Amino acid sequence: MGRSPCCEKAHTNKGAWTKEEDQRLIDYIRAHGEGCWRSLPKAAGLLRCGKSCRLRWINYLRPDLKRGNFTEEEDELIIKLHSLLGNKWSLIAGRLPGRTDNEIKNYWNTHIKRKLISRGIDPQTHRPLKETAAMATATNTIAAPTELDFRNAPKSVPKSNFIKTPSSLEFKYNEFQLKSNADSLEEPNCTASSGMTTDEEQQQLHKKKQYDNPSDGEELNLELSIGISSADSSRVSSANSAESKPKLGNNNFQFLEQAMVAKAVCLCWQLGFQTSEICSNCQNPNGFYRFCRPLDS
DNA sequence: AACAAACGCAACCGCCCAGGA
DNA sequence: TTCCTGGGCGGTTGCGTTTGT
Repeated sequence: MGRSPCCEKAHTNKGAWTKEEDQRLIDYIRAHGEGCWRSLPKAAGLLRCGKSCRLRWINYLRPDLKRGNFTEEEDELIIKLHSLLGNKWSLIAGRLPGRTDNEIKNYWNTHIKRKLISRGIDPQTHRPLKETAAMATATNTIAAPTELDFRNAPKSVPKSNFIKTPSSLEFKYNEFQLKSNADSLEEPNCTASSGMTTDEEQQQLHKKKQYDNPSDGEELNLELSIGISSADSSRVSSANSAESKPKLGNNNFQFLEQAMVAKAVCLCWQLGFQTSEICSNCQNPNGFYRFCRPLDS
């Protein structure tokens, strides 16, 4: 049995909202607040799907929305957040007051992608385009790495860069780990052995400089809150150890993903201040992780 | 001025997940 | 434990607007 539709589509309007519809929705929410979206359309006298009302309110009618162009600061913040969070538009939107996930998503697709490409940066990986292209060639992009690849991976590629996907037993590169490694600002002699170009070395050194001296250049207060509850944090550490020995069920995979996010966010971890645990310095009392700097900075 | 192509954004779609019965 | 529902999310579509020829 399929699930019932969220509303009776035969009797709902679709497409652009009229001013009258907007006003009805605004009036209703002013009077009753945001509540059950399913019953709202009928109660408000709207021939719309509840989801449509929710979208219209959240993306367009909410009074706290900031309209108008994105500022340069917002651009850079979005780029940085995207490099940490990927296409988690709602999380990114949570860091930009007055902006909606839909707005940011559209802006990303229409402006920022191009901006990054023009800078020679891959908008998905946030790595130099030539590096991404080289990696795509090396991994043959289409075929996912196999267990054989896992076994035969060169020493320079940590085994922890491979994880087992939960849906199949294919091995695939752990992008988060790769990114984390790239951003982990290893010793310069390590980068030399990885065949990195001078430009790339300089970029990493520049990154390292930024992390070492946050006041040097733009400084961002990335008080990120990412949902790893304290209840799960113990499992995060077990997920850490699981990395060195990939053997993951669905739940463990989730925890590993969360651990990766925490690590990506936890600068202390990236900088090697912590060996196997996510540092407590990056964890809020409520168990959420935030982007932080090492204690002594 | 007319047309086509490109662009930008609001809105929709379908899936996922948490919570309650 | 299972099923159902509502809310939320990311990806995609469609259409109005802008730009180029």
